Amino acid sequence: MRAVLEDRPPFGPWPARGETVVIDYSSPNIAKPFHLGHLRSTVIGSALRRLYKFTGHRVYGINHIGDWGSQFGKIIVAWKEWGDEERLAENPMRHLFEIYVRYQKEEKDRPELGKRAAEAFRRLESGEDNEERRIWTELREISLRAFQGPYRRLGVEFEAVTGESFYEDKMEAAIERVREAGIATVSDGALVVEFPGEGIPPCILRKSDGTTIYATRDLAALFYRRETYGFDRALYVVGSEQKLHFRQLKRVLERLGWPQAERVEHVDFGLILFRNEETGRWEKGKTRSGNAIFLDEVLDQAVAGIRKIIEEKNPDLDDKDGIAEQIGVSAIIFNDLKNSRIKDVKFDWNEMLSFEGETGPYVQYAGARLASILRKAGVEERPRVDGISWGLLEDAADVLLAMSEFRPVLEKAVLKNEPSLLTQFSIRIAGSIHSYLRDHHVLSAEPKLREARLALVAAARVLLVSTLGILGVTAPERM
RNA sequence: GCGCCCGUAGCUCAGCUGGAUAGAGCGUCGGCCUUCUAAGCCGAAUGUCGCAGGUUCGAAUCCUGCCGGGCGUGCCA
Repeated sequence: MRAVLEDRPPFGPWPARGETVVIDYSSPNIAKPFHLGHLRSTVIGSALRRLYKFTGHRVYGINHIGDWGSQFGKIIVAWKEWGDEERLAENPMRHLFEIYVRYQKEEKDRPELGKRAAEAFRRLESGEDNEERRIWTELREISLRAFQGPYRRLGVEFEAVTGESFYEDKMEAAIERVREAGIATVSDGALVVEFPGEGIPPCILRKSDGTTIYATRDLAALFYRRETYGFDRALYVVGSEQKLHFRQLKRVLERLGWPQAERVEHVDFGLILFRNEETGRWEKGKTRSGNAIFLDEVLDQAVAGIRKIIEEKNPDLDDKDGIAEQIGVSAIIFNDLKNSRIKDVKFDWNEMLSFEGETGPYVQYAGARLASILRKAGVEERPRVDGISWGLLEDAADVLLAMSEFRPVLEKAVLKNEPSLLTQFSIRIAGSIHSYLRDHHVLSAEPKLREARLALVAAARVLLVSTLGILGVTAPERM
């Protein structure tokens, strides 16, 4: 408790350990909507970024925006066919999504669209200053600006935003490197690295039409990042469905004899599923009407639900809208980080909107109660620890035991790249302090006891705030 | 077909570097607001740990096979 209140490790920031980690997360694709599916990488990645920083690593969070690739040929064609400047300005994500969906639909009946799209990407990748590039530039910039909204709400930050297009002029060198190593072969007109006898399909570096593919860009990005950041470890926070891709990438690096190959890790995670009310089954990220669910709308709904609860539980609260925003957004983040990342997130609105039990609001509520006690006692956030009779806190064994788990929990979370360990830890702290407060009154206790209990309350609050802080969850003083 | 992942209470999960009566939340049932926020707390009921073998003094945990579900499987990302 002394260490907690004095902000010393392991409870305060850990000493630097001289290891540099680059974490690739969020990486939305501007050709596709920023929907709920992007939430996981964003939220897990930024939690890991803060976790690594807290534990003394040098961290570079990188947003590898999906702003390149043959799909942009499709987007360009879709834009030429159905693009509307006004609608784009109004709601860029929505409009780009609509024309993209329309493209997908119409391509089935109009095969010429596919040819035009391939040609459009070829022209884009030619490097010429042509119409394709102008459209791409405009759509890219508008999208990047639109991403700032969700990022601000979620409190997500990056050290670098370098899209795939950033590697446009670095891919040839990457391909050359693989060629020189003598591990590339030509197969069906494509340049590939094969893995004979390993049971995994070859990694394609250049398609038969001469254009590049995501593996090429990931490879170029890895070389660039090694040179730029000198990383010791590189984490990719990307869904499990891309496991094969990262395995191939890693195998290419190993065959190149790249020293850091070992420490390129795919931090994978499960899907977001919704309950199909008719079948009762969990299904992929679509509403009943078949629309993708936009992140902003989910956040808005959560905030609205919280706003209602505040109105009934605490109508006199100041800044109800601001608090509702904090709690609502946190509830979504917390829900995403609650279970092992490998598990699918089952998104159940009824459960989400009740905010009871092991949820974000539960932990925040504990924090608010603690803040309230400290406020009423008139002590500062971190009271002095001198002269406190620690022995009087024997009855707080559960809380103290939970607190002592902080270091091992952080260590395990780093080892396994598993933010859910912190989420579970915050629930344990909240639960134990909730229970303790029921039978152990603080303000009305004898002076010595009161002082000791206040220190406990303050320490629990500090620990809750820093744990939630790593997770990206706020800890309002009132709610 | 092949590869990877998952399978623990009605639901959602934790536990799985093997160790004593398998834990939590939701839901159900029953309690607690004239002292610090009831978004809380306390109690009760609920499990052949998918199935079958094996290793072990001891298996939810390790190994093998099978079943069920998911994801992936050469020019999308």
